[in-house]
Amino acid sequence: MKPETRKEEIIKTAAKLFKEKGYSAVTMRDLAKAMGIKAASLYNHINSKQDILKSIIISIAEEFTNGMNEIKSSNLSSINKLKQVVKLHVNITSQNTYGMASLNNDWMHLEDKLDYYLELRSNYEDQFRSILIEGINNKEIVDSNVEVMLFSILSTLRSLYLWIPKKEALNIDELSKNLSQVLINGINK
Amino acid sequence: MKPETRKEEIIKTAAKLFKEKGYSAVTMRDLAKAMGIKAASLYNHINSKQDILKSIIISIAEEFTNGMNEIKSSNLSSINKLKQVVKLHVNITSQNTYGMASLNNDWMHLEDKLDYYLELRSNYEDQFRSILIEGINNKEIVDSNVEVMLFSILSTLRSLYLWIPKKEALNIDELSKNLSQVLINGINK
DNA sequence: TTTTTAAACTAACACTTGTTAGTTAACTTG
DNA sequence: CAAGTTAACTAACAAGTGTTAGTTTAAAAA
Repeated sequence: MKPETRKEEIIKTAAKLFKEKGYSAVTMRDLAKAMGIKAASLYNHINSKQDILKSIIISIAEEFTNGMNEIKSSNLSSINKLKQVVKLHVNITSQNTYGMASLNNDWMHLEDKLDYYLELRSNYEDQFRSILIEGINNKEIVDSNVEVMLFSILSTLRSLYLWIPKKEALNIDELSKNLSQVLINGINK
Repeated sequence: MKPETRKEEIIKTAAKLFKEKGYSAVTMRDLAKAMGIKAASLYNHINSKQDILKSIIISIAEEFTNGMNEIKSSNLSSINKLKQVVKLHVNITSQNTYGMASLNNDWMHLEDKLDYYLELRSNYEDQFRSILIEGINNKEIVDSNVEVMLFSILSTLRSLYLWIPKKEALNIDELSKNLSQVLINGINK
């Protein structure tokens, strides 16, 4: 479809390297080599190493924010909202496994965008929590420790980037369904 | 109790810094400053930066291996074995939240100990999986996708280091119980 | 054809990195 | 007290860091 710009290529390659070794361990010379050019040439397309990280993380974080807002403002049942959240994570992650690694592990190197990122993340968690509480109040969800439920589900969803790439011939819809099943109904018979 | 050696102090401080910024972003001068000494002085106690990382990660990985071996060789029901695994993670993590961060995020910088670590991890996952399969075979556990169950539970347990520190006045036993409840029985009413 | 643009290059910079060598001062042990 | 040990220090180095300046080349636009 749309022919990728050189800048987008660089950011994508960077995300791949960041996933393998982490932001700090990847040098501009590593990135240049992966692109088949010299380090200085990168600066014809990007402003700084920092900027690359920002591009990667902030765009994904905003995707999550937008997705969550949509789900929150729907009039689905609480359980179905949760299923939509699972789908949101599976979709974003399967389209950007490299970027999700940076989001999870390298957000602390964001510098001037750090506060913005932390705010997005905090808001996201608040909205997630409120879905659970709503579900408890209308008897859809069992009334046990909300924080444990929240972080249990969220941890799994945030780790998706680690094992989605391993599943070849992955069916996104099936994965979402399986995950919802396990996260919502547990594994007990 | 036992008065910590200088070396142990350094490793502990390093683990703390590694959790905050990641192994690669922490310099020996950062570590020295946190210890209140000069960088060169660190080398009276440790061999290299690499060595510190090894100490942190390998010791924890072996703790997990030993714990899992014990659980596997017990004659508990499958569900009770899982509950013991949850306890194992909560115990180790609550005693070493900093080290768990390195284990999760910086294992790829292990160099010569990398293969050994990967073997331990792979064996651990195999044993975890076999508990689930055993449980399915004897009708304790619902017969759905084993990999999804495995990674869903494991992701949560591996992320414990991120939020155990936030819970002040944390009751370890209660957390284990709550977690087992959510992971095994789900949240559906 | 001339001009502009995109994208690479070489060379260099100022700074930071992990680490070593050699020294010094204060305790502990014989 | 003498000898050894522990744990700090200063000074330095060789390699690697992100980044800038200025230049070249080939394709696209005028």
